[in-house]
Amino acid sequence: MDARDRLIEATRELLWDRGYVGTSPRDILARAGVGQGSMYHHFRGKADLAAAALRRNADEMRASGETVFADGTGVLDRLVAYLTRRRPALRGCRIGRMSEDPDVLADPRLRAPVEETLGWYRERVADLLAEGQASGELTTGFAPRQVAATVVAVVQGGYVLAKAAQSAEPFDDAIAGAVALLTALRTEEEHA
Amino acid sequence: MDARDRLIEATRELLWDRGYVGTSPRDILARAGVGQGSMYHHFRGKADLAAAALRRNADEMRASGETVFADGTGVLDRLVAYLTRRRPALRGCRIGRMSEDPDVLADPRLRAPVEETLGWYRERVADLLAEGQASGELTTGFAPRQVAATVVAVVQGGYVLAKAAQSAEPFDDAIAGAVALLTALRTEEEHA
DNA sequence: GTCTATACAATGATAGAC
DNA sequence: GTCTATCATTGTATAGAC
Repeated sequence: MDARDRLIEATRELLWDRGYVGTSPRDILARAGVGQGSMYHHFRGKADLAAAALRRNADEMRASGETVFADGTGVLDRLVAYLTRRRPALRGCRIGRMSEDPDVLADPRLRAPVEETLGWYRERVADLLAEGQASGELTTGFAPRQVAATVVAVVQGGYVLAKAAQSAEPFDDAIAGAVALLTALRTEEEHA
Repeated sequence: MDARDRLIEATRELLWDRGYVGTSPRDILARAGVGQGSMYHHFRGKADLAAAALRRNADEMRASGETVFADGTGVLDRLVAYLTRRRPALRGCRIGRMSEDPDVLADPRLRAPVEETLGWYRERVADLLAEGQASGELTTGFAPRQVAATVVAVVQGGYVLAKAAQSAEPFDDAIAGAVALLTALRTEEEHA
């Protein structure tokens, strides 16, 4: 792994744990094990490096979503697979965490990966729900876009609860509750 | 409003918008319109002042919860009232926001108000759901504690989505979706 | 490309005048 | 109680050697 890559990886870890304002170039250099010259050679500054790190986070998270939402089983099964995927409850979401950082929101280069990724997840879940309604697997008594936002919000909010409690339990509860609520959307025929 | 109070109020606003690491004593003094001597007379330092501010946030949020969860109508009506309460989607939750700040989580005096408040909301919602099951208003096919975590998580996660999108729409969607999902928990008799 | 040295503002706190 | 120095440390960036 070359210096540029080490810098990006170190930044990804620090952004995850401490956010953008909480992460200093000094911290990044120490963790990456490179000098300042290296960083300012490859990047224009902290924001530029953070943008590269967030772009990588977005790519990774998107790829992971593509996998879990892929065809193969019923719609509800895929949604449950998404919800119950193993997650680091106490560490939170690499992308979602950034929305709490005003400096990130203020910089279009930093906000774009965040907005795009969460927007994509909402859309993707909405598509799945609509597909389930069309196929008769799910009831038609709800708006896919709304419930999709609910589903994605549960995951993000679950992290908040887990961090506040310093325990994974509220996260697991929130996910389990969401699964129970979604399961209730099955049509009667499918119950059989 | 005396200097001490002005300091607390200024801190509450800054913590809300910029978090703990993003808020400096300098910012606080400027907004409160007092000098440094005043702050270090009334408080031992930044952490002590922040603790006072978060305590006030917790008290306020708890009181607001007591009101909306109070008796008077059906359980579902109260839950919907809680979910659809007018909220500043783009600004987020004064308490929930703090869970993303590692320095807050690391300091017991700062974390306590956050943990207590969100824990109290989860418990309160769980009690309501159990009450609804006991009275026959809600189905018994779910675990109150789990769905309660889901409900509270939707609000917290809705803020994340709204900030990421810089739009209240995903927040409103998440809430509306949650209302739709909860409404499906009504027993058949109640539908009439 | 990477390092060290340097610069300069901001952070968080202390000391002492009034 | 409040104000104005003052201070050590950190944050972010630049300059120039190698």
